[in-house]
Formats: sequence, C-alpha cells, structure tokens
Amino acid sequence: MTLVKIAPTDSQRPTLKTLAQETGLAIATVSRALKNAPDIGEDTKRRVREAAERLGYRPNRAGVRLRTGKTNVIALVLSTETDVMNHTSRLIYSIAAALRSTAYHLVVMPFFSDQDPMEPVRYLVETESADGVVLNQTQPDDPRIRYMASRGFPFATHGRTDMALQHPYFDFDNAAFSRLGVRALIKRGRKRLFLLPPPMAHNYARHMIAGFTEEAALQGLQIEIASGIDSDATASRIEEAMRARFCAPHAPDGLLVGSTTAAMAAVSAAEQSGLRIGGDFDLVAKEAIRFLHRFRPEIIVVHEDVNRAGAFLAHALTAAIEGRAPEHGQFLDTPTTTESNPD
Amino acid sequence: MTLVKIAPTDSQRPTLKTLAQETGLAIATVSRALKNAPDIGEDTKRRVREAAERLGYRPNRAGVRLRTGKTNVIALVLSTETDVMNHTSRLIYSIAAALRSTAYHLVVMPFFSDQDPMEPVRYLVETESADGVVLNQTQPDDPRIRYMASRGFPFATHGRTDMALQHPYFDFDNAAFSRLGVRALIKRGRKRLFLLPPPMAHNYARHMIAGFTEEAALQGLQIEIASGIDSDATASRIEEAMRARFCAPHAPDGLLVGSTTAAMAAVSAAEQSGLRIGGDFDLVAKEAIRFLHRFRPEIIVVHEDVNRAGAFLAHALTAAIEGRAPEHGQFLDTPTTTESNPD
DNA sequence: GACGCAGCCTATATCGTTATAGATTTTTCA
DNA sequence: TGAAAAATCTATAACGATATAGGCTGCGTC
Repeated sequence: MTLVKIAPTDSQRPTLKTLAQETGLAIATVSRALKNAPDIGEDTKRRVREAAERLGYRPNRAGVRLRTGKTNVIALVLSTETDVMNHTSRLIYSIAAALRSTAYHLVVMPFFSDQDPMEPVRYLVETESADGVVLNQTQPDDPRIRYMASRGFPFATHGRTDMALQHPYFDFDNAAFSRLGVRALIKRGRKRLFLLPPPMAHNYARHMIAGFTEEAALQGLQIEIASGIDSDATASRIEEAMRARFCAPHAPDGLLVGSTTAAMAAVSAAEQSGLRIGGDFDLVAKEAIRFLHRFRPEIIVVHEDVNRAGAFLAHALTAAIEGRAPEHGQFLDTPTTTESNPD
Repeated sequence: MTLVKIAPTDSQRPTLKTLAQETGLAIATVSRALKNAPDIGEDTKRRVREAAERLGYRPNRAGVRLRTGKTNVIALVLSTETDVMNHTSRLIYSIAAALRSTAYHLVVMPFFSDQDPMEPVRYLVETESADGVVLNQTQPDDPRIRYMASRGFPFATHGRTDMALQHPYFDFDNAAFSRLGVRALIKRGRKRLFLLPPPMAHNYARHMIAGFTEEAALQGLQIEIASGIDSDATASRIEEAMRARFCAPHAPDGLLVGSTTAAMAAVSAAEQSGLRIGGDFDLVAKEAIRFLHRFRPEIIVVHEDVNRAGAFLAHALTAAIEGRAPEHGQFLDTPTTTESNPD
C-alpha cells in the first residue's frame, strides 16, 4: 500500500516576517503591535492587525514556546484503568470543550497501576510540557500535589485533599450525598443501612463514609460499611461480595453505593439472592450519567455533574496560569435532590 | 583526568549545550552523536550517551519542533456530543496507552454539532499542530479524509470510507455483526426482524444495513428498518419511537441494535408495552463495554473491542508518520460469536 | 613528499518568536 | 532656538535543536 507521507514544508503559512514585509515594518514592531505594547502607534497597530487578519496569521506555537516557555497546553493526568462509564470521558470532554475557545490544547496522559503515580507529573514538570495540570482522584495526602505545589507549578484538581494548601479544585460533596441518601432510605422505612464506599486511598471515600456515619448516628441507626471490597472493583467482584452479604444474617435493606457499575452489580446480586428492589430493599446510587433509571426505575439516583467540573477546572486553571484571580478558585458541588420515580 | 562535575544549577534541565560542556564537544557533535550519525566515532557516541543518561537529558520539544517541524503530537478529532458510554472514552484511552512508550503525546480535539466538521482538521493541517490525526465516525464520502489525503497529511481512521483511497484504518465489520445477529435471532425462532441502525451519515450504518438485508434475504425473511430514528438518538427518543412501534400492528419479535443505550431504551419500551424479552421477543446488541448482560442477561450481545482499535490505530499512524511500513495498515475486525447466557 | 581520501569533528545559519537596548523622529518648554 | 523628553520604531540576541558545509587529522599511494 502507498503510505501517506509528510507534506514538503513549502506551506505558505504567514509568520511575523510575512507581516513585516507586508506592512514594511520590522519583525519586532509587528510582534509588539500584536501584543498591544504601549510604545507602538495606534495606526501602526491597526495596520498590523489588519494584515494579520487578512493573511490569517496565527503565532507559531513552537516559536512562542521556545522563546517564552509557554506551551499553551493543559495536561490531564488520569487513572482510567478501572473506568468503564463514570467520570473519565465526561471529564476529558468537558475540559476540552471549555478550552475550545482558548489557545490551549488538551493533552491526555493516562497512567497505569503498574506505574508510580508521580511519574507523569514529574515528567510534565521537568520537561515543562504543559502550562498546567489537572489531576483527579485526589488522596488525603497527595504526593503529586505536594510536588507541584513545591515547584510552583499551576494545577487544579477534581477532588480536595486534607493538606493545608490553597489551590483550585472542584469537588463533589460526597458527605452531603451520603446524608441525602441516608435520609431517603430512612424515609422509605429502611433500618439496616449498608455503604459500599470507593477505595479508601481516595479522599472522597472518607467524605462519603463520614457523611454516612454522621447522618445515621443522628437518626440513631445501625450501619455497616463494606470491607475488602470497594465500588471501583470489577462488577463481578462486587456482585460476588454483595451476594455473600445478602445471604449472611442481618442482610441490609438500605444500600448506598458510589458508582453506576456498583449499583448494577449490587442489584444483580440482590435479585440473585431473591430480594426485590423497592420491596425488600432500596438502593441509593451516585452516577455521572443518567443510566440507572433505565436499568431499574426504583433506584434512587443522585446525579453528579462532571461536565460542570470540567468546565470549572478548565477556567480556574487557565486563570491561575495567566495570573488572573479566578472568580471562584474552589467549588464544592453539594447535591440537594435525589432523582427517583414516585412509587 | 576528567573531573567528576557537580551538575550545574540542577534546577535547570540539561540541553545539548550542557552535554557539550560536559563532554568537551561541540553542540552539533552531541546532537549528531545522539542521532547515531555515521560520521561520529564510536567512543564519542558512548561518551555522549553516558552523559545524556547521567544528566537525564531529554530533547526540548519546542526546539525540535521549531527546527524540524516535527510536533510529536497525535491529534484525535472526535464528535463526542452524543456519546454516553460507547466508544469514545475507550478510544481515547487505548490510543493514549499505546503512545505511552513513544515520544508522542495525545491531543484530544472534540468538535461540536454547531461546527463545520472540517474546522478542527483544517486547523491541525494549517498550523501543523500535529504529526498525524485519528478520525472516527467516517462517512462514505468524507471531506475530512479527502482534505488530509490531498494535503499528504498522515491520518488513520476508525471506520472505512467508500472512497478509493489507501490509508490506515481499523473497522469493525458491521455487516458481519448483522449477519451474526440475524442468524442468532432465527435460531430462536424469530420471524419479524427489526433493525435500529446508526445515523445514515456514518458509513458503518450502511454496512450494518447491508448485512442485515442480505442475511435476511438469504433466509427468506421479512425485515424492517427503523426510519426517522437512529441508535445515536437520546435514550428517551428511542424509547418513544420503539414504544410506538411495539404498539402498532405486526410488532417485531427480533431486534438488532447498534449501541448499549439503544438496547436499554428498546427493552424499556418493550416492557412498557407488556412484552417480555426472551419470551415475546429477542434482542441482539453491539456494545463496546460489557454492560447489557447485567441489565438483562437475556440480551444477545456482540462485543466490539475498541481498545484493540485504539492500539492498532496508534501503531499504524505512527508507522505511517515515520515512513515505516506498518505490518498491517488496515484491519477489519470481524465478530464471530455472540455472548449470551444459555437458556 | 605531495596528493587524495577517509574519518571525525566544528562553525554557522536557521526555524519563529520575544526581551532588551538602542536609534530615530517628534514634541515640549525654558 | 536648542536641549531635554516623549513617542515610535528597529537591531540584535537569545530560546534549543538540526542541516549543511567545511576543517583538521592521519594514513596510504605513487
């Protein structure tokens, strides 16, 4: 087969030199005019801008980057290995969408469980391959964040930490989610509540657990928190674990789970054990997409808007990079309603 | 003789200049040594490589890009607006994963329905912001592909076209999917087959329809193809359309759909109409993730491996960029088995 | 011993941009 | 009127890499 080859670089893409020739000015003048420098005359600026417009001038990113160090790149560092249908794709998409009208490109850097989580971050900082980084799945004490902060490298995170550091973040209020869920379950008369939490390494797992235990204590309820399994495990592992739990004594009648996959697996397990949702038990699930209602309309759903997170993080990070004070540097998205079909 | 030097101001990352000072060679020599040029002595090369290794030298991407035009970027142009849980995130992820061990970064460029599909492609080619592009959702006659081919710009596509052009692609054999599905439905005694196809603008919709009609004709069956609705529509719109169809005369008893969302919506609609899957009708669905079996185990699933597509496209494209002949430039992934629980 | 010829290395220009210092013109004002 | 002060603009040198042309050895050959 014939291979597609790189085109000979005889492209007529205009540079500052082209504009200089066109306007009869020096390259430096053209550069400064486009930057709206104070020591360039108004009509010169107009003339230059007009020529730039007419020729479709776009600054060469490599030139800018080499000279100034500015990459015009935002890097998104993701651990997407376990992701099936939750946050990841929405986050990528919403960040890229928010960057569409800016000069920034989005670079996606996945990292893998066989790898030091520091590696991508270190690479980005050391090689100065990005102007800023977005991280997700923050840990209570996160070495990646510690590193970037110590290097003064701009970043924003999806999720908070317990570290005493001020940086842009967007977090879903998982404690509020738990409280909301517990109250919804209580309203349906559920008494034996059960939480399937995210992996404890992630900070938001602690928030979810805290909200769960607090609210249950307030209502004087006994609770149980799954151990040895988390909501990021594979569906079949969750199914197995939940089946075992349902068959054991004092099976729970009110479930709280943090992901779509976990919800599906839990319902499967329950039904295999002869339990009916809405009858024998109820389930509250958090999901980033709107899916579970189509699976079992009886599921009580709390929606997490990841699109909003991406847009927020993109804005906050670019603001931080450019030294603009972001309107709101940090945001806690507190859910207030559950979505469920009335019975 | 040579003194062991302390790395000068270790905050600065090493450049060719650093290596030149370190080895006592000229910058050009260092550059050529690292490129393994034939006119550099063996022990000089060794000395340079050792110094590069020791100081952790990594070429500055901006410098390379400015001088050579090589960006070391692969751009993925995506229309992800309708995507909820199908290909997109897997594609991003698998391409990024395959590029991990290379010098390439993955840049994600989404595009929107309010936008000319040519815009991102034109931007990339004109500004030379990438060494190659991956496209998905190919059309039978795709102007984006025509454009890139005419400019000699390297690209690879997820999906084929009907154009007489040789370029790297990975495609799922949707005609084979249809044939497989039709046979599975016939085996279950279904007689009134119904296809909910993808949008006709996408080339693979035609393959799916062709396989469907061919196999049905071979078996002497009557068929029906949904019109006015496609499998990329929102779940609620699909649900509505299918509900209407189920209530009308001669309701189908064998369904073939091309996406997870469509399958869920179709089952919902059927059940709302009092029809039971496995009893009153059967459903064959194609999905990129393994989800539907947890929804309704009765669904007959054909799995499409998007991870494989991403890995393939990444390899084929980098090979094309670098002028290496790819082992296999084009690949048609033909499904051979359905996944269903035995009844 | 001069010539040619590998073999190995270096000097220089260049990609497109911007920071800096300096050059030129115009204006201001004593 | 002339000198200082603005107001504009330009020349130059980088940023880090590589392509190109050329320079310096030392060796073999006649």
